[in-house]
Amino acid sequence: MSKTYSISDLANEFDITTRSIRFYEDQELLYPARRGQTRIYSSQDRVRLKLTLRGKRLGLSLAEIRELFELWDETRVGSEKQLLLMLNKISERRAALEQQMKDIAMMQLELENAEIRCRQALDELHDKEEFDEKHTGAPSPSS
Amino acid sequence: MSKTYSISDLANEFDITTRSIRFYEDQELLYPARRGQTRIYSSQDRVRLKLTLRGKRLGLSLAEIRELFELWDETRVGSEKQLLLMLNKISERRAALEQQMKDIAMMQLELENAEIRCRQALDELHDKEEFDEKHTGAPSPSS
DNA sequence: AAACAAGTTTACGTTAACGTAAAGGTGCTA
DNA sequence: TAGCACCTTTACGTTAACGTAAACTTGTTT
Repeated sequence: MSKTYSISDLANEFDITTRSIRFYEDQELLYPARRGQTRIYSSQDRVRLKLTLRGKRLGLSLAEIRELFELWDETRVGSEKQLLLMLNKISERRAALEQQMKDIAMMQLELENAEIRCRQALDELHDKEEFDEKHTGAPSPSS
Repeated sequence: MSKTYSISDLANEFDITTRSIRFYEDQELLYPARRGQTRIYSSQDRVRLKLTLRGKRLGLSLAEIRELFELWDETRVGSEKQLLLMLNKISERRAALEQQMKDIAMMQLELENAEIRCRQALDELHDKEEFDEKHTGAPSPSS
């Protein structure tokens, strides 16, 4: 028997609510087994959840994530049509990721710039303070 | 006089609706000038819009984007407190971007893998076809 | 002058992704 | 057996980010 998880195990591990996990099941992203009424998650289910959350961080909707899962599942018994469809989706996703990479790079440059300007402004504030002290014998009003 | 834009100029350029642009103004992300009733956007406004859309692609909410804009504006006349607050926000954003970079890298690896598996599956389908043709003298039913 | 394009405000509608009770089952343990 | 802790379903509420429609002004083309 391989490892299993309760719903709150997963909720704790990934820092989300059980409500979310049940909601993801409702949206057909997860298909946990049951013992009686209680849900039991396999490590497969755990991987799905992990992928789901990663997808979300990248801005995918739950519907899109589900579509990817479905395509991937169908690919295992896939006809040529299914396989080509999957390859299309893959290349779409790749293009989106490339755009995101560019966005992130841009953002990082701008943040870097912003940080430099902040530090300069801080330095100038402190220079001014020293100047004030020398000439008045007291710290500047800003402190 | 530097260049200005109408609302539909920007809507067309960035492929969004005028409704969205007005909504962003409502959320205090943009402050276009007016000629009579009509909005007139400066190239500054255009930059703001561009940054807004980039932020959205990275998963920021409009409220978060606005907060960053405000902080950045205040930074120009900033007290030490404001500057330090800005530096904090910057480092938060940077951390988030790093996480996203990791997510993207992971995703790319998985997509790469998926693509390879798809292509293999396709190859196997085609091998099978050739085999069928050799032994039946006719193309396989799948074509 | 009439029509047409592009702009405006106001306001209600919609979708996604949960939050938040309410009401109840199951199994341990003090 | 009473009380927890944890699980369940059902269902209504909420927020963000617009969509969509109505009713109106303003400028310009025929």
